[in-house]
Amino acid sequence: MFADITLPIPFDSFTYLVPPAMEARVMRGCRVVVPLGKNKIYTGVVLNTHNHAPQGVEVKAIMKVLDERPVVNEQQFKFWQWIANYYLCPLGDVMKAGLPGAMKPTDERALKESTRKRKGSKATCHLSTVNCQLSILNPVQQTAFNEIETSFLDKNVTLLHGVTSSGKTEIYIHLIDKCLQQGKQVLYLLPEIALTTQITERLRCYFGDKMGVYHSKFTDAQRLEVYQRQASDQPYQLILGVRSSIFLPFQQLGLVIVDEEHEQSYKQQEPAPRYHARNAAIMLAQMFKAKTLLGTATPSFEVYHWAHKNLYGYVQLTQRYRNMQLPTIEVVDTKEAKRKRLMKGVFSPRLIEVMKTALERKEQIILFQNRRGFSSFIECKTCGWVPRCPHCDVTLTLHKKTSTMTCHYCGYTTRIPEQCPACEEKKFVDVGTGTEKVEEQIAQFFEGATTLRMDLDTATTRTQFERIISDFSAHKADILVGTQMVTKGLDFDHVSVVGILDADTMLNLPDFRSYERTFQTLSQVAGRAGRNNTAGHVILQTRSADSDIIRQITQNDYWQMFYTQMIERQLFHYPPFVRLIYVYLRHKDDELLEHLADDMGTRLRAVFGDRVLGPDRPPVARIHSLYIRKIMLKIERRANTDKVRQHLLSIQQQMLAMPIAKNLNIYYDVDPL
DNA sequence: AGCACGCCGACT
DNA sequence: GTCGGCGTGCTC
Repeated sequence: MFADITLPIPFDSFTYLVPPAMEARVMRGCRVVVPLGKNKIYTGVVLNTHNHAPQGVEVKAIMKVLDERPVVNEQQFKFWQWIANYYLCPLGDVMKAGLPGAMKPTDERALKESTRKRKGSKATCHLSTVNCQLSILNPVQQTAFNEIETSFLDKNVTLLHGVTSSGKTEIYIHLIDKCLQQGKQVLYLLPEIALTTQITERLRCYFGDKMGVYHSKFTDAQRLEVYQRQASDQPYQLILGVRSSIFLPFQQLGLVIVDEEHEQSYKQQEPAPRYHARNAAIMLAQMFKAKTLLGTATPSFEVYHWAHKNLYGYVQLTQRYRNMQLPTIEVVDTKEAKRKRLMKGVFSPRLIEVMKTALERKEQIILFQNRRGFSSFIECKTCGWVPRCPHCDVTLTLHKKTSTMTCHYCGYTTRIPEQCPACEEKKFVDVGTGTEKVEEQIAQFFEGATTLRMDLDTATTRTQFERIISDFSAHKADILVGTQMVTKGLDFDHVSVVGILDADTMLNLPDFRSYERTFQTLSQVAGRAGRNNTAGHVILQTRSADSDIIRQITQNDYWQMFYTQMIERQLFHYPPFVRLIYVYLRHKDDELLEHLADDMGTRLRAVFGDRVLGPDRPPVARIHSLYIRKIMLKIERRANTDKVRQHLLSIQQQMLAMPIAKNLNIYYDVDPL
């Protein structure tokens, strides 16, 4: 007897011999320990058993069976396969993402693991009374709740479009409650950064130990516990989790909530599987005939489009909690201020004025600058030499606090040079502005004001992130300066002013989504202003003050912006009108890569015609010492995805079969962001 | 993805 | 004379 085993490496499966003594125990969904290569040991999952000996390879035998019962159920297998097919990656990559680390040891520990019998769940009491029953929907929320229920009668997916602090969470809680009462499970997805203690405690208060939390920052043991509990006959009824929680075993899923649906972090970029947790969750729900609710204040165009086309239901919440006013957004033209030499560093006179007034009133301020570090890069004043990353095709970002320069792609870090290696002069100028420089300029122009900084450098861990938030909430600082991080659904009570220091860098990115993103980010950051009866004041500094997009942002005119962009996207064939697939080729030899990419482009064109664009050098054309080419495919929405996949994989095989392409690395990004 | 095998520089 | 650098080849 043989068994096909999927392992946590980028292949679909390997075939192993099942020793006669194990035949009864090797079944689909059970984990086994197998040898691989010279002396590696992996934990894999049995896909199926058969009696076809593989040809041309020496078959190795399974060393141990770890489970008496399957730990991966049929629904999960179906879901894994869907991910592998849709996102064009080997099943092993999905398995790697789908099982918690503790369930797939890759060394001798796997052999030491004792055979798991019954999935032992701790006999916790599931009848604990809910202790915050304080919760009644206001009339507006009640209407939205009813509309969602009605929409679920004939729609599987519904978009809840609700402005910041319109009370979406309250509505979720009531929907969850109702679903649990029907004996069904709920999956509540949040972006990594938004899954804070705040929201966990709020839900814990309603659902007690019916709720399990699944977070990537948890220890292996904690995640294992949740997984095993879900596979047991006493699973959590509610899972509050980040994107990877879509891989947990469910038995009676009735509702999936994807909060902050527009968040880009739902799309896993690296490593494979490059899946979009929101879209995968919709598929997961469909497999259970469950409903999906997508919540956000700034819908992604894709989701809004489907709602507009009536494929998704649509429910709107336009009123803020306790009738709080949306902040007013004031545009400040920095081009003008710069020309008149009125700028003090990154601050326009108007922003300084507004900030000073707020500080005098002991109100708090958030400053948004979408770049970390001190400056974008430094430049030799004499010869113009710029330090670059030796592995990636980018400039190094200056971090003044640590006297280092860092590559934001690979993390390469080096000290600031004493003198220019090109001309030996010792004078450098820094170009561009990052959060660190903003922090320094605050000290310079706002004497006595205390500052907290929140970006990838100061908030590396969740604890640090929450520390900054709680410190700022407790008014331990007057000003919070940060990157995108400051926009992530944080509620502060004393923030009266939000300053967007430079809206242009985001708008000018070479990306068909840059307007959509800028609108989302700026609306989100603007929503941080004005809580607790204080009318918020947002100052938006820009060099293109009279552009349409800036006007749409200030007037919060989502529809107009959506409409304008949709016309363009339809005209130029971009999502949601087509499905994008990026084919990436990587090689350490740039010249050879150029040739191979052209070759693959030709082969793709032979099948897909003018749906193929490129190959092109991506904006960052070298990362980790590998050169990169990108080929773009624009596939019609109605196209058969299986056929597309087969064509792509067959062309990939043709490419990799060429001796010259032996070190070529090909991978795909389906529905890229 | 890892990890072993393999061929060239600075050390006892 | 060896230790070890990471290039590249393979995994049932």
